[in-house]
Amino acid sequence: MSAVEQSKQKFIDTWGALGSDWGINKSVAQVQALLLVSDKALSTDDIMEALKISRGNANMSLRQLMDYGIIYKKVMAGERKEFFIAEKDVWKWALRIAMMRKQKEINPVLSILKDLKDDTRGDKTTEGKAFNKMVGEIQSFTDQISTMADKVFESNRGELLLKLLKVIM
Amino acid sequence: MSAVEQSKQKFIDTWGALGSDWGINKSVAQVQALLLVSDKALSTDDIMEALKISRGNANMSLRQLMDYGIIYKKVMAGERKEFFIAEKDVWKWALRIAMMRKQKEINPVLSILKDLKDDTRGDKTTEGKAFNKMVGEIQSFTDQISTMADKVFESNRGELLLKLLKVIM
DNA sequence: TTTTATTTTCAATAAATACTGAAAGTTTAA
DNA sequence: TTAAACTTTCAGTATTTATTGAAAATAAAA
Repeated sequence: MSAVEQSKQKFIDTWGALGSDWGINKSVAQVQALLLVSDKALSTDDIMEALKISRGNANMSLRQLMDYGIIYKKVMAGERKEFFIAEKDVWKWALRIAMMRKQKEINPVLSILKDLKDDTRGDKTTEGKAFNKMVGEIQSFTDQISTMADKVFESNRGELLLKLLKVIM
Repeated sequence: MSAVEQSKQKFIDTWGALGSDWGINKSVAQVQALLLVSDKALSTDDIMEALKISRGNANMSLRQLMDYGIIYKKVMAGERKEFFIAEKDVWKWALRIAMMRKQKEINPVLSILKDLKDDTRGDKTTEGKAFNKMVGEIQSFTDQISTMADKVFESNRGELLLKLLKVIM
């Protein structure tokens, strides 16, 4: 294995471990990493072989990355198989993963918090009022962060904005 | 169980599930939630009973929340036991959890990426140069986000800043 | 159509993670 | 110093999550 190949392997392993820490399936993270370090489009069989994972796992990982929108299918002339390439723009990954996780994981929680706040709105006990207030503060915080994130990412001016922040803060 | 108690229980369950999704142990998230909705300081035994968890689990969850700095010990007059209360400021949670996870999970990865970049610096192949560039872009992105987050949180002007962003973007 | 290539699904299994509970360790009080 | 109250540790067990692989489904070619 060449020096660069060893580095690539280490990147794949590291990326997989980071994903695990953050609730992203290790294989999913590794497939993304493999496609990122690969200079050509890879088929499911290529991925199975490179990462030593099953067809089912490879298929499900690719599907999830497609859902996130951070890998793409590439049609290869004269090939029946599907081939995949990775989105290279780090800002795009961040936006798409953040949006997807917000939609799947944060929004349902916010919906429940809203219900809990509504349910305790009329409560006149100290206990009820304190709970209502606390839930409201979580909602407010989440709304604000969410709005900021949307603006930073959607503007496609993330890097510019960060420089601005360094100046004004 | 009163209406407010039911709402509190639902909050605890929801918070635990959200934690799981994001790689935070369910019990840890639930203990934080329980302390948040509790109007008085709780002992380990109180927590064991309320959440139906073992002493070992309660102890380890409390320790982790103390490490994060999002719960505090409260000395109760005439009591030998330790009692705990939750930090109520949502911005403080976010800062402390983010800082802790950055230190424990992100920094080691950044260190490895730095090594990988160094290792491939001299590589003149197209393959090596592309890999070196990609790793550099991940590092650059992470540094920028990290710098921004530090500034937003450390300034304690998070909410003000978010309002400003809404205006300028 | 029929055959062959390829993708998808999902029940069974493996692996990783979380939790328990009792024993060891520590602190405070008698 | 001994005993009681309390906290911490960790080997064993339970639970959850991830992975496999073979069968079913789908799509393209013969």
